Amino acid sequence: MPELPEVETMRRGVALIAGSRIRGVRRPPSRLVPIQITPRLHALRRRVIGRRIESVGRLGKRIVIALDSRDRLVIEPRMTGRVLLADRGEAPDREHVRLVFELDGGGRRSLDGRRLVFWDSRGLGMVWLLPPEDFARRLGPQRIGPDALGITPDELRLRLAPSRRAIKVALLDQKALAGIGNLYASEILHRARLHPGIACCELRPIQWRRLHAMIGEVLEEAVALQGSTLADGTYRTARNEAGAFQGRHRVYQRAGQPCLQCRRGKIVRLVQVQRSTFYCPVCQRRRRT
DNA sequence: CATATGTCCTGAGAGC
DNA sequence: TGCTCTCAGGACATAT
Repeated sequence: MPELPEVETMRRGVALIAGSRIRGVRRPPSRLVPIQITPRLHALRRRVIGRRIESVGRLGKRIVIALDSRDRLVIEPRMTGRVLLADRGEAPDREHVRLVFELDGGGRRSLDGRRLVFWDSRGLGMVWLLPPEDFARRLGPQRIGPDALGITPDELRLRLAPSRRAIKVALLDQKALAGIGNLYASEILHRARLHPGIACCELRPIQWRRLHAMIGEVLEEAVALQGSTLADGTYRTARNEAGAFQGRHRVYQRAGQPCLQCRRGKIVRLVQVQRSTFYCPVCQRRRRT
């Protein structure tokens, strides 16, 4: 499930397409239900072919490709989407390829013929082409909070502290802060020694500071290790490699196993808002410290 | 307004 | 072995 570290890794892997022009857009034949493309493919083609890619950015868990038309191409991998870069002649797994952008090198001959590939096994992902007004409306600051990597301690507290929701649930709210998903929420709370069920409004200043520090620590480490590739193998980098942060997981999908921190607690799986949370009942007591 | 729940989708794994 | 069932969780629409 691509969260901030995985999306940032994919972004870095395709960042060199900045400067290229889009030469074609293809949707390979597939028996799968097509992913949602807005606008439809023929209109998308009309608006992107011949356009130059200005930059490849990230907004929370989305990749944002800015074009010289001022439109932005937004790719949402959601659960199982991958953003891959294929060299000329290289054929990525045909099976779940949903959309292909054919690129030139923007004057760099060695880059001609590259393709930006959107792969998605489950098909919940989306691709949007948004003019500036639509981008601002759909993905502006009132819809997407500040990036979890780089949020200030004050901002974190300001945005979450009034809520009566459990801290784990609030961390997943992309309007509050952007980029954290189910996996990293558990890992962050474990390192911050906070019980996932504590209401935000009950956290004390020292706990907010710890939480802020661990958001940065976990996400930075995960980006450095190119994200987490779980046993299902779904996530891959843009170059189709596995990430390595799964080796550093302390709680996620470790229910019943001993806590790697205290060695006494057994990791517990808890369900919150229909999603699994993992925590150590010894390290992450409900009681305030 | 804040918070909770249902929905989409496919592949893996469990159970028989 | 092969079938059926459940589950995984991104973001958003709808309900409370």
